Amino acid sequence: MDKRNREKYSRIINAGVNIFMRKGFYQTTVEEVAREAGVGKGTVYNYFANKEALFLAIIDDGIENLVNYVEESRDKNTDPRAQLQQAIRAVLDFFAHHREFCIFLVREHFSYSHSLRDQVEKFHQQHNAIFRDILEQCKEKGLFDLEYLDTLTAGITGAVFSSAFYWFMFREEFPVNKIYQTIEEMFFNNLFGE
Amino acid sequence: MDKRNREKYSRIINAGVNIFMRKGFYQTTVEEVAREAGVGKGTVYNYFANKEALFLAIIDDGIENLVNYVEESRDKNTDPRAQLQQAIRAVLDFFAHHREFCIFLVREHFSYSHSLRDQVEKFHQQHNAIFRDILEQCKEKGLFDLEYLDTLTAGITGAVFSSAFYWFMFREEFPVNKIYQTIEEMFFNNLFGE
Amino acid sequence: MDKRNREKYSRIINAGVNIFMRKGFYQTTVEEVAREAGVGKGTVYNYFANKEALFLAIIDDGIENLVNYVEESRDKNTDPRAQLQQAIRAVLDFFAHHREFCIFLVREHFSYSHSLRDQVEKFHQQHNAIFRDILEQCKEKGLFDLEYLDTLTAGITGAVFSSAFYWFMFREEFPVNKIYQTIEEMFFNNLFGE
Amino acid sequence: MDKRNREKYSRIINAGVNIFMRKGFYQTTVEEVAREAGVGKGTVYNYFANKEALFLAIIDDGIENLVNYVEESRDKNTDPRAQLQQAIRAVLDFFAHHREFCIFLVREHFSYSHSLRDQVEKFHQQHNAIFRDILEQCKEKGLFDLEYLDTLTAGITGAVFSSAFYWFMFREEFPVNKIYQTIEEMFFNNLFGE
DNA sequence: GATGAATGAGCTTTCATTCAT
DNA sequence: AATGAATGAAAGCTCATTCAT
Repeated sequence: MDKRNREKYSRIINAGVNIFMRKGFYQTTVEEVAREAGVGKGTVYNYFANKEALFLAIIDDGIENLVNYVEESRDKNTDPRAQLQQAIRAVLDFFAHHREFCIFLVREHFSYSHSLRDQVEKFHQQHNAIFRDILEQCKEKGLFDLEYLDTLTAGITGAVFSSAFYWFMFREEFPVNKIYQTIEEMFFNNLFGE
Repeated sequence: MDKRNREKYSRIINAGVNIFMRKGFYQTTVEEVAREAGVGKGTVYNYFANKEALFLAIIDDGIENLVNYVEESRDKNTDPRAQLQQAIRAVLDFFAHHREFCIFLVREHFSYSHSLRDQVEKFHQQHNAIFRDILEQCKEKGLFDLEYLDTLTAGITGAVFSSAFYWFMFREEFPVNKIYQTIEEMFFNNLFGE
Repeated sequence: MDKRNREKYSRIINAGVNIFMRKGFYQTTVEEVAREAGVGKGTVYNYFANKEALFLAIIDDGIENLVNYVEESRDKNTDPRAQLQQAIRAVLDFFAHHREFCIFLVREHFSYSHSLRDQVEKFHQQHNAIFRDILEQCKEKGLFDLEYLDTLTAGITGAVFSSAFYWFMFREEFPVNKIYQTIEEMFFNNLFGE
Repeated sequence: MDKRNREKYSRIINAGVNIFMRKGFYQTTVEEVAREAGVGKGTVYNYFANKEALFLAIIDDGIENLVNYVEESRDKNTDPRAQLQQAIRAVLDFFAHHREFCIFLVREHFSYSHSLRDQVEKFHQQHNAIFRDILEQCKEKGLFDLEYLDTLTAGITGAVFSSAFYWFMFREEFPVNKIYQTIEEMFFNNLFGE
């Protein structure tokens, strides 16, 4: 894909995030996305096989960014507890800078099947993998002893996403520090038995 | 509404939960709900003004049940900490006995606008009201000191919903005790500073 | 049909005139007619085979009244010119006293086929028969000499109906004398070559 | 609208006249119009917002043609009596060349409300305006003295339309001259007091 | 490669009619 | 005889997708 194409591809992705985020998959029309991207309806189909492929590409794209962002900010040589703290902070940071995509993401996190399901699950897995990895390290190091790491991962993700969602929905601001502080107070010290 | 009608009304509601739960609002056709309920397509419209009204009635109905269930199992004369534990347990209990509605509920909890939004928000408020009430008592009694009770409420709800969602999605069973235990270990002792 | 039935039959007919007149055939629902008549929807079907039969019965009923009214006020022993004047006046008189049915009638006079067509045509024929009869007498007596009596009849009917329609639609009052006067001035003296 | 579009637009309008004329508004399905026009159902909606808009466009289109035709054949410098004669003849001429639209028009002239009403009324006004203008000139010049010009206009229109309708409905031919002659004999000499 | 006119499957909703009560 | 809940055929309309330009 040459530069010209890449730019148009991005414009469509961004327009998609925008509209999908506001209206969800079924309420969004391809025409609307095309209009927002400033391209013709047919052009969208030159870049994406169909509406669903566009949707999936948006999730893929965003997830890749999120996972990369979290991974990059992770220092594997450090204390796993600090790694977990850092990972949560990174997620909130990312959310703060990609507000629209993240509302979209939180929603789709609990979204419906159709074949979208697979993609959402792929996100679950990639996202959870990081946290599982950290939590396993914690467990190995005896920092805590929980049977169901998956439930814990889901719980942490749910707490983080849900808090973020709350601020996105009902507040104008998104104060990363305060949100993080609440989450930390909510379960951090506990997990690691202060 | 006489007995005959009430029975048919329930059949439609239940069919609706079933299908909406599996497919979401837009992928569900009224015809399918009618077929599942064993009634004619037109009959659905004798009981509900339109597809949306059916959807809203389902949420309404389910929320009422959930909130009642949690309220009824709550003993206001007891320690707020115990109340919170009991409330979370009640939610998980309810989930265990209304699996399909709850998947539906968790999903719509993060759902999209259209006028459905209002109904979902109504749920948010009713659900949160209980937890806010308990958490405020905790705060008043000095059990902990968190600035953002709303964030905390959202976080707890998110953790509970997300854990439940995980089990619903990826497991056959729904072991209330184990799930509860994980949640407790996740932040309970912490909140109340053991 | 006993008295009880006859009364209900009339109530339905009258309700039908009312609603059909305001909304036309396709925009009127049987339920609405039943409600207006103060009977159940099923009852309408005890008196009329279906919606169309009700419609036809209304036309039949009204036409019979109109034709009878005109016939009764006709004195066959008198001058055909006076008979024509009298007939037109009778039509306007009837219109004045059955405003709603007449708006309905004028409209259906030019209405669409479906099988209603036959009924409308039946009206055409009965209505025209009177005027044809009078006009033929005029012709026989040499009062005028027009080739196309049918066109003439249609023209007179059209002029009368259209004038009436105009007053019904755009005015509150229905001044029979003034309307008649205009019609007379429009072609009466001419026809009879004053 | 380029040539390609204009041609399709016309095909739809013509198909619409055809079907609406035979069946009326409510008995006509958009699909049928589309089929008759040789286009897809959706295409109709690319050219007209909805069924009603198509209907209105058809009336608009036809009225414009009729009014233009009558206006163009009118010589304002001539005797108003001759103008009236000419106008009536023009209407009949137009009818002769646009049989289907005119049946449609005559019917809708007496049609039912819904928002179509406004459009029909617009036609009334435009059509009547021409005749009113002529009749006023006649009155000013003392050619006759009738109080209710509106009733007269309605009467003339009714007579013309009704005569035409009669021939359209019950005869194969449409002999403009004979019809005109009957109308003239019906009231022309009379109006202008021979 | 970019476009948007054309398309028809598929949806929601209405309502005449039936029939068990 | 009177009723109105139940029904499903049928219609208007949308929109993902195709394809000729």
